[in-house]
Amino acid sequence: MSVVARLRKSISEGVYPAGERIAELQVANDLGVSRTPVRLAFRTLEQEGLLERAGKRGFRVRAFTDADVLCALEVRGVLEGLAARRLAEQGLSTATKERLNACLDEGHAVLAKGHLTAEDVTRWSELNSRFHATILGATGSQVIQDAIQRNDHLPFASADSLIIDTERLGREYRKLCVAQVQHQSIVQALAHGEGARVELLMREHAYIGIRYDELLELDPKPEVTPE
Amino acid sequence: MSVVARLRKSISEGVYPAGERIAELQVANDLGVSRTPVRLAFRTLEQEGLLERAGKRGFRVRAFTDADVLCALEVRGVLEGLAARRLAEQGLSTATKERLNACLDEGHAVLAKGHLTAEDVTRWSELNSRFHATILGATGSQVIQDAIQRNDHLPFASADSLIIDTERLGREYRKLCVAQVQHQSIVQALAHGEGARVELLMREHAYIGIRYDELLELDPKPEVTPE
DNA sequence: TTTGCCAAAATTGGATCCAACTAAAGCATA
DNA sequence: TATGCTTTAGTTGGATCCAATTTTGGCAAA
Repeated sequence: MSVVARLRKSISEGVYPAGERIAELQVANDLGVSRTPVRLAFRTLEQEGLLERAGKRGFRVRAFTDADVLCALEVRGVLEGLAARRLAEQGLSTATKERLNACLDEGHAVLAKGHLTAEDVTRWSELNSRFHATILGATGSQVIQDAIQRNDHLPFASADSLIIDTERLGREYRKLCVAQVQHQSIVQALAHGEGARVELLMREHAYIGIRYDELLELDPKPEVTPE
Repeated sequence: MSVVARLRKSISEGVYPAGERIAELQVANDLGVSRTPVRLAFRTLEQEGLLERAGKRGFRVRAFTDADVLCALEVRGVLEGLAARRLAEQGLSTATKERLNACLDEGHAVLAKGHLTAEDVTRWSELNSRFHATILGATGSQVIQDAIQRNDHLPFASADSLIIDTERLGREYRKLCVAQVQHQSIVQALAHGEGARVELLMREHAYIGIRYDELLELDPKPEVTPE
């Protein structure tokens, strides 16, 4: 694994505390490399938003608030919505449609038996990634993909970071059922060239990881707390 | 000026041809520095999207098509639309409202005499930057700002890169009049907390630099060429 | 003349070295 | 004892050095 990837992982795991300064030599020792690749990695991670300049010299680990996480999700939503709308307007190739349908079929298969296993979770994660990557890839221009990928490096902003709570597979199952319907709606809208509809669907779909938990709870009564 | 900034400028000026490989040593000599700062800059510019990896080793200058430019503009549109909607929903502070109104007043002053001078162009450019920066800054979270700033490094994606054609100041004047009305609409919508409206206005406003030229021409009859 | 292989040059990635700047610790003086 | 200055340790940015890989050029053979 590259130095950038390892450092990204360390940061997301909290090895280097958020808001604190991060020293080149320390990281170099931790990763067993010299300062050069670390310095290069710092610049990459700065642009990704995981690090920020600490005055004139050096960097510090970026601290993210809950508001930032929500913001990152909304950014993903509008960008993926844009990509989906463009795809609907330019028309869906049969190859793309088949790939998307394959994702839908596999999603159906995963959810068919009425409950979730740990294995199902990883399987869903993979098909979900494929689904979103297919839409982004079919859009043509690399520009939107780049913007989304940069945003995805922020914690919880990625489409993959959907399931965390393996304790409550019941709630997660209901969430994935909703996600499956959303995926189906998106493919339907794409196939009919309904650009405006697919954009709104995609934007709503972005909230699945953060706003649907409290909706789908059963044991604790679903409560909508006003802010 | 920093190495990154100078290199960014050189690339946008076409010193290093698009699509071609860019060599560290060459750039280092051109800028009169050693390879180290150049290598650091390459990583930054890679994330900004101006460079891309050339296989396993090295980078090449990214080539942008017209479709890419349009895409970058649309990305700016949805992101700035998101920012404006959030601002409308969270409410506009009086300080922010005053700053925006100051921009509107100055815009009015620039356009009052009925035609444009070269000085007016720079003055508009500045107030336009202030206008957009004010909205982004008031949104709170840094995440959207980051996403927009990264996108802005792409050619023509920035809100500043509005006016190029100083030969036809007549057309540009009409364009700025439209932009001024759009700015006014945006402030109005923000002030009334009209989130959905301001989002759409902002998204349309993003097209001012690319789609309004052919609309506002007078001497050559306005023609809408189907693609 | 063309094709394939080998060698040499160039280029990149990583490590080390040096200078400048920052921060901290200790000492001296009021 | 507290405050301020000086010295010293640490950290970062830039330059140079080294090794490995890629590319280019030339030579030989078919």
